This record gives sequence, C-alpha cells and structure tokens, in this order.
Amino acid sequence: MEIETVTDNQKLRVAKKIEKMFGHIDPKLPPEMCPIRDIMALASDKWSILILLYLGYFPTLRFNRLKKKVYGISSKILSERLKTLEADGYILRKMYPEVPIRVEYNLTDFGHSYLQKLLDLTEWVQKYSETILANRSKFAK
Amino acid sequence: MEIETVTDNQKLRVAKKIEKMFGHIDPKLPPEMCPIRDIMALASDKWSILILLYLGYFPTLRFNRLKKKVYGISSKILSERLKTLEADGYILRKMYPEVPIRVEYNLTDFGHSYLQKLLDLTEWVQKYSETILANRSKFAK
DNA sequence: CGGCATCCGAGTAGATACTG
DNA sequence: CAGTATCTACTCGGATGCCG
Repeated sequence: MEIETVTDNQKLRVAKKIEKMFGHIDPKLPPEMCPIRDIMALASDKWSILILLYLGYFPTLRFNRLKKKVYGISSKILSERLKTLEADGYILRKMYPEVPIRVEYNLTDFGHSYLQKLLDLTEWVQKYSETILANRSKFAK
Repeated sequence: MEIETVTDNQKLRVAKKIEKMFGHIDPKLPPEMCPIRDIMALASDKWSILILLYLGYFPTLRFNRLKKKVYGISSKILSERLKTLEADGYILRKMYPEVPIRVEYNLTDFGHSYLQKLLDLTEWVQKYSETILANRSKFAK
C-alpha cells in the first residue's frame, strides 16, 4: 500500500487549517481555550465510536440489542456513554413505558453528520491498517 | 448553527460504508477481527492528536520545544506517545549525537496523510463546538 | 538535552448484584 | 428490559529524580 507523496502545497494548506483552528498557535495558552480537546475526548472514545457506528447502521436499537452488538461493553459503560452522547446531541433516546419497559436509541441528524466525518477517518484507518501493522512489526525489530 | 437535514440517501451510503468496514456487521464476532479499534485508540488519543497537529504546523520540532507546545504533557507521556507514533509510521525521529544531544521529530508523508483526515474531523468538531456545548447545558436542565 | 526509572494517587472500567 | 449501586482491580498519568 503506497502513500502518495505529500506536496508542499498540501502541507501549506494543512498548516493554515491548523493555524486557523488554534487561533494563534504560538502563544503558550493553556488548553482551557480549547473545548475541542474535551469534545474530541468523547467523540474519539473507543466505545462511543462503536456505538455511533452501530446506530449508523441500524436505524434504531434497543439497549440490550446494542449491548450485544458493541461486543464486550458492560451495562454500566454503555448507559454512561449513551447518556453523554445524548447530552451532546448525537443520539436520541425514546422511552416507551410499557411492561417490560422499552427504550430505543437512534442517531440524530447531528449525530449522522458527525458520523459521516468519523467514517472518513475510520475508513482511512482501515485502508492503511495493514501498513500500520507492518510498520509496527518492522519497528519492533 | 443549523445542521442540514440528512437525506435517506446519505444514510444509506453511510450504512453501506459501515457494512463494508465491518465485513458482515451482524454476526457476534469478537473485536479481535478489528485492528481498527486498536489503531484508532492511538490515533484518537488526545495527546497524540495534539502532537500530530503541532508537527503538522511546525515542519520539525525538538523534544522540549514540542513539550512546551503540547501544553501540560509530561516527559513520560510525550516520549511514550512519540515512540508509538514513530512505530506506527506517523512521525520520524532523527537523532544528532551532539553534546548536548539533539533530537528532531517531524511528520512522515504517511503521518501527513493521516493528519489531513484528522483535521477534517477536528474542523467539524470546532465548527459545531458551540452547538455541542449548548446541547449539553440544555440537557443538564 | 532528551529522555528513562520509580513511585504514587486518581480515575475508570469490569464484575456482580439488585430494582422499577 | 433497562438500567443503577457497589465494590474491586487496574490502568494511566503526574511528579520527582537521575543519567548519558
């Protein structure tokens, strides 16, 4: 898997984006100016990513069904993540007070919008996962 | 900040991407089939992201300079992350055996390629960070 | 200068049990 | 069914000190 050479022009564009993102990048500002860190922390959490992916695939999922999909997650963590994802506006929680109770989760449009960006990244990761794994074993020697 | 409505068509495309990514998504396969989790874990780590951003902005940085940029990081974590990022092929470490020693880090083309994808995501996050923060406080009530 | 070794504290996740 | 409560285990990060 070959990586195309990165042109100086591309590097320049990237630098400009970063500069814009950080405002002024040089000053030794503390990270408080940067809610992005905080938001990315959730958005890039391993469980959250999987939850979003599954909700992107299945239009709606109930708690226990989702739990089975997100292999290995505990009830505690799942409900915790769901709550945070809901609070941030990525997903919607609908409760039906039946007996037994039924709760359904699905992505909001906002969550879908985010998922699309996230997918671009995970697709890149998947595309080059073998390269990375190969790099690792080469480095280990 | 308005989120555009997501069309069914878009949702379908997303679902297809996810399906492709997971192979068959339905079976209860353990996550071992999925090195993506592992790779994403590094690639989405909060410190790693900042390191990559700074190395994307400054063509080359020495250890202590980088440490000052990545506000709040400890030597231990920085060197740890740098090692892993190097192992995965994102960055390059050049050592000059002077006295005192000089070590320079810079992105590889591979790292640059990844950074571009990462930036797309962080830009989205920044664009909607106010929305998310607003969602949170609304939810808190 | 660029780390690594060591220790330590806090937070986080997992297991288990329980409930509206 | 959809969680919560509790307890424990353990990882991770921070601080400090040292060294080539």
